[in-house]
Amino acid sequence: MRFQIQAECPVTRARAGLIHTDHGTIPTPIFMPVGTQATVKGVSPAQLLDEVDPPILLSNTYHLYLRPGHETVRRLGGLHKFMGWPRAILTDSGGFQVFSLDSLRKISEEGVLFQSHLDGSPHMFTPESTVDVQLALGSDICMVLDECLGYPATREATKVSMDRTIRWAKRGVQHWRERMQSIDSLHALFPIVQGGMFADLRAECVRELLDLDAPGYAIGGLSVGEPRDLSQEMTEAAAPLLPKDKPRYVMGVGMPDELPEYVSRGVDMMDCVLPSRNARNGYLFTSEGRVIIKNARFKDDPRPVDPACKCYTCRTFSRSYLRHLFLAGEILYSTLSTIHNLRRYLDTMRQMRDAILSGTFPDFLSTSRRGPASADSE
RNA sequence: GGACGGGUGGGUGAGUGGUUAAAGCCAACAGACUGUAAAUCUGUCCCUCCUUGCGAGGUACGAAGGUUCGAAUCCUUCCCCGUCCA
Repeated sequence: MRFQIQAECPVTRARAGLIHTDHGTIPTPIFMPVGTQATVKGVSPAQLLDEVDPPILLSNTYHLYLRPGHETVRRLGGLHKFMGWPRAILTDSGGFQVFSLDSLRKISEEGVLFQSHLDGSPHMFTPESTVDVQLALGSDICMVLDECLGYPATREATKVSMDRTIRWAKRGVQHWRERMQSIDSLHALFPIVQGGMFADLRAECVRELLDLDAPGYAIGGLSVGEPRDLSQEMTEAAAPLLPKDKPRYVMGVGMPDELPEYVSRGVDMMDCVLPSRNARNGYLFTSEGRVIIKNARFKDDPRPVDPACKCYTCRTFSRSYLRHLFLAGEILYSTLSTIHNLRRYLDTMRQMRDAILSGTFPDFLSTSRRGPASADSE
């Protein structure tokens, strides 16, 4: 995997670049839609390509390992072929499930023992095994197993957790290097910076991980319940210390108005469940702020979800129709709303990239900070 | 005409003498969601008032009357609805 910087903002830390993978080139900064179970819920790859056009998707090691099983995916020709996605795929290691399924796992030095949320069976995840699973899936960008710590956490607990994550990263990267000697395709591996909400621990974690000379680095452990400002602060504490010539990936963020904040702090990659999940739950992101489609005031609203959006949903349907589909519980609602929300995220990223390339990112940032055109946001 | 069964808050539908302004579900209204155990979850959902509180009044279980300290629940009459028999 090769990362190439094309332009840097003279005022902020924002940069535009290209990540070259076996499954295409990824223009950065980029937002990656989440397809946990080898599908972006509600949307086909064809719809995704036509209407959202993301160069890369996220998928998940824990979920695909349990079902259908990574060996099944491997036998079926790898994840790209299995799910019909020709472009790049990044797989999360299962580190987030350490957080989200905390009642179903036990952590030890060796790794994480999960009790399957599907049938209760025990499964040991180690830094080495998660690399193997991701290589079996054929992931373009693999993530090292980490411990995503919840909020709040004491400094002591955070330090213990972070040190273990660092040791796991070293094991994971070493195993990955060994495995890659006999594999001729490209499969990057990113370690993940932890350190909770302590800036000095974040910095310490970065220093430890730099020795690994990995192809890229992620900042994890954010969006776990902490105040919004803290997520930015922690990014601020870690991002500038990461290698300039490698992609930086902040995991699991954020709201639309936060995307420029991360980019301005030198972040190249982001992913989040918000656009897809909120779409399904009736929360649409627009250039004029949020639209909660079930609200009675949209009952007879003939306007598109977002008049400024060019996606299929906005080109074709009224808010009234979308509201009807939502209230009727129709499957099509999820498809149309997800297409729109993802398009909005991806368009925002493309606008930022253009702004960085043309040297106008500071303007973009200050416009963004003034909020959406309508006061309807929140 | 006769025999049963039944009428409960916007809809369904529990409740068959007192923690019942009345379960649950649905609808309606509002909110949440951040490396997805989520097509999920939460709140409100008779009216009025305020010192907004597991607050105070007022109405309410087809209608009217009655029994009782107390009735959606028991009794009487009436009005509707359903099924069956003539």
